[in-house]
Amino acid sequence: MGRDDGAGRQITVGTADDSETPILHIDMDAFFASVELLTRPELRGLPVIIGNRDGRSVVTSATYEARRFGVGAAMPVSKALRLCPQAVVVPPNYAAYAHYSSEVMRLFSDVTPLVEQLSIDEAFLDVSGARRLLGSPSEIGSLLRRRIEHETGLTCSVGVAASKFVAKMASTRAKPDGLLVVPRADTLAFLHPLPIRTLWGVGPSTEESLRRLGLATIGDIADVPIGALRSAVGNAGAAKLQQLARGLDPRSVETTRIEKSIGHEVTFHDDVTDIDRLRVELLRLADKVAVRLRERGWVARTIGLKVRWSDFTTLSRSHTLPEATSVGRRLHEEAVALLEGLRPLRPVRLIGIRAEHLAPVGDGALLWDPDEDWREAENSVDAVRRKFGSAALAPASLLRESKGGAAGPRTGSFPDD
DNA sequence: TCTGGGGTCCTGAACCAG
DNA sequence: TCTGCTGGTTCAGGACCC
Repeated sequence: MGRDDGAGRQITVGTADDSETPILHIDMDAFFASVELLTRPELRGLPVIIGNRDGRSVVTSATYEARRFGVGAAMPVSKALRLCPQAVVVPPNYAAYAHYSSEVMRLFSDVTPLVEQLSIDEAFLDVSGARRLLGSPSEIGSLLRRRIEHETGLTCSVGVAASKFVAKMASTRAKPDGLLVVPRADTLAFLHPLPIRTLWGVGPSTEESLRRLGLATIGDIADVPIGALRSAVGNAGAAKLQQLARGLDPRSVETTRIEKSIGHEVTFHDDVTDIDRLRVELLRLADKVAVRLRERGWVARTIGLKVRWSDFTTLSRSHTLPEATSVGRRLHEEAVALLEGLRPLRPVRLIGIRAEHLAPVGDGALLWDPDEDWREAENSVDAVRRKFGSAALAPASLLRESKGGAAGPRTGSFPDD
């Protein structure tokens, strides 16, 4: 297992038994911020925040120098700057992050085909089959850490355990730039002293409910009668939490993921009350969702609308269609109808569209297709965009909108594409 | 203080059909 | 015909994750 390195960080001691721990969880350290430091080495050692100074941006990543001031992810940039006024704010560059992400994932797949990418900067690996060639799981973890640093200049943290969940807990404890092995026999000794908030699936709300039951550690969750847990987090949640707390996680590393929904949303720089402006924004979002549906060969049966009023209360409305679609105009019409059902309209902070209940295109072909004309038009637009880029064509009302100077939202932290 | 954007999963109510 | 039960689906919302 590990010991404390004096700075509060767990590091593995040499003799940990990794004979029954084939699962690696690898998590890049302060990924976005670290990528920025590669191109701007003069920022090394400084508190750096990835985000935007203006508008309603939040922190998407921060260097450990900034974190020492209490800066954390998802914190409003304005608050982060109050905590750490000397921080350097760098706008995000997602293309660069995607590039380094694919480099890192490529290194993973050199080691094993069993790679499950969880997000842009982390993955699970099952290295059972790589042992003969590359060594024990912890040796493979060390090898990958060296390769990643050598080939990209980035550091990562690795958790090695018998299951995905424990490997992920271990990589978190190993941060930054560490490796922690939790031998199968030590799983409960590792988990049980940890606070409940560190358990996967326990956020602020669940933590509060569990604390009201007098639970403070993962060990407490493992021991409490399931009935008490159900009253706090429901049937499914209780079973899941107690399984994890007892070190039970039978999930294998899955190399393919099936999308359940595709959506886009936008937060306005200033709250919007003009229904026409909202209709135009919905058209923009519907177009983006529809393009992604068609790129992936999906059609959606359910259209969801999300609206956040200026006081941050959030509503969702959805409608299931008789026939699935990937036509932007259909998504737009449904979203506008859902929006018009929200009366009285209050100042809107955020608006979004989500396509749900996805199915491969062609499942249940239509005898009569009411959207045939739009479908053909949008397929033609896709072809033009493939040839000349995504900015080459847009719905006419969006072009009129830009020309008229009443452009869409200034989203602050996340510029369009 | 003032809260992004992309997702997943779960719950409970309402409704419908057998 | 009415009522109760059960299971499936839809819808709205909450919580969580990165």
